[in-house]
Amino acid sequence: MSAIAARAGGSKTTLWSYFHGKPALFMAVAEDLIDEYGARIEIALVRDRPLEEALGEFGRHLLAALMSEPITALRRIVTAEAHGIAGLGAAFHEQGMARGWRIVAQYFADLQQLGRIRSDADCMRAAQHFIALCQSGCYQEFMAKGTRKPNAQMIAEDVEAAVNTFCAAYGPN
Amino acid sequence: MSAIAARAGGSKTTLWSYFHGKPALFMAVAEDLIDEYGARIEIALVRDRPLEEALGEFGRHLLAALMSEPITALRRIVTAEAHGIAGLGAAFHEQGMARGWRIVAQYFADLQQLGRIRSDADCMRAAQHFIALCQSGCYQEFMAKGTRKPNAQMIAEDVEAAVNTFCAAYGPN
DNA sequence: CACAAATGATACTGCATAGTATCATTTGGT
DNA sequence: ACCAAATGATACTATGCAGTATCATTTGTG
Repeated sequence: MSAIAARAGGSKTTLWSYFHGKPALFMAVAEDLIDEYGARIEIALVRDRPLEEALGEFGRHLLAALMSEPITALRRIVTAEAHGIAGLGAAFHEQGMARGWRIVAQYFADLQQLGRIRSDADCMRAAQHFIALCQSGCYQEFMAKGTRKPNAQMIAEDVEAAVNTFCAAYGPN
Repeated sequence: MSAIAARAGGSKTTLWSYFHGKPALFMAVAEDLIDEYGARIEIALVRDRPLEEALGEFGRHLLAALMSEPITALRRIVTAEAHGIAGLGAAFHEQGMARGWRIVAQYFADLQQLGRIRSDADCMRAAQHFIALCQSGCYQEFMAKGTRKPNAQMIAEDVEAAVNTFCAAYGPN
């Protein structure tokens, strides 16, 4: 807290007058981050292009956001302190991940009406599958080893593979 | 360290004589865990049954292992301290996750010879995809929120959906 | 200006815990 | 039985850091 106040150019007194304790400060920061990056991802799903292109665009933005410094740091703490800070894990899940699922699921539902997605598909499940496929490659190594952010080339390859697998499984019968 | 020595029924002196410092002790514990659970998963891939059954069996064992208390705790620490404890993240990735990928990739390569998997598939990529699909549902919520382990029913549903998606995408043309 | 409220600077307390040091006790081999 | 090595018990040091307390300074408003 001392270091934070110093970095912010203020004093512990003022910091404390705004946030009652470290968990409260952390939750506020986390919710801001989740909101900002959630919105950033939301607008990345363009609806006026072919499925492959739209998913590719979305996937690349998603991975860029997930591997950004702030979200990476947040995720490390969320994973570690899921028990320690009350409500943090839930906020990350509900306002973060589940939000992304809903966005994509709604997009799939719309496409389903148009017959571009298998009529028997569970759209929420499909959304979870696509997002998981995007994170199946270099993202895993990045998170586990804490190495530097993979380059755009590797990200694009992972997303392309994810899009291919997804379309093969969920594309029109 | 004091608490660990006490729980182990020994003294700090002896504990120190075996492991020079907390990071060393932690690495030893982590490597043991990774080995044990890695082996457990390795034998879960039976090769004398149809693809759907074998993948289902493997997926359920995988999720059970990933959501076991020890591996969950380890993963939380790995994710948090990827920078802090040198070599921990790499060990988890190489001897843990990548090992699982290789096991499944080899299995797919064998099936590919028999024409049960698309001939143009990248087997390592396919393995990453299948494993990611298995972790796309309740596992995500479990890790983020730190709630209790999902019941066998939910796990089975996630794995079944993963198997279906996988087979639709990677099954023979 | 005057006064109150907000902000700042900083010292202090309390707690957790890794690592060290010291001395006592047990164990195993000869 | 004897000695050396391993193990045990425990006190001590040092550090990091959240949270509190105290007093000084600035800022906004009638």
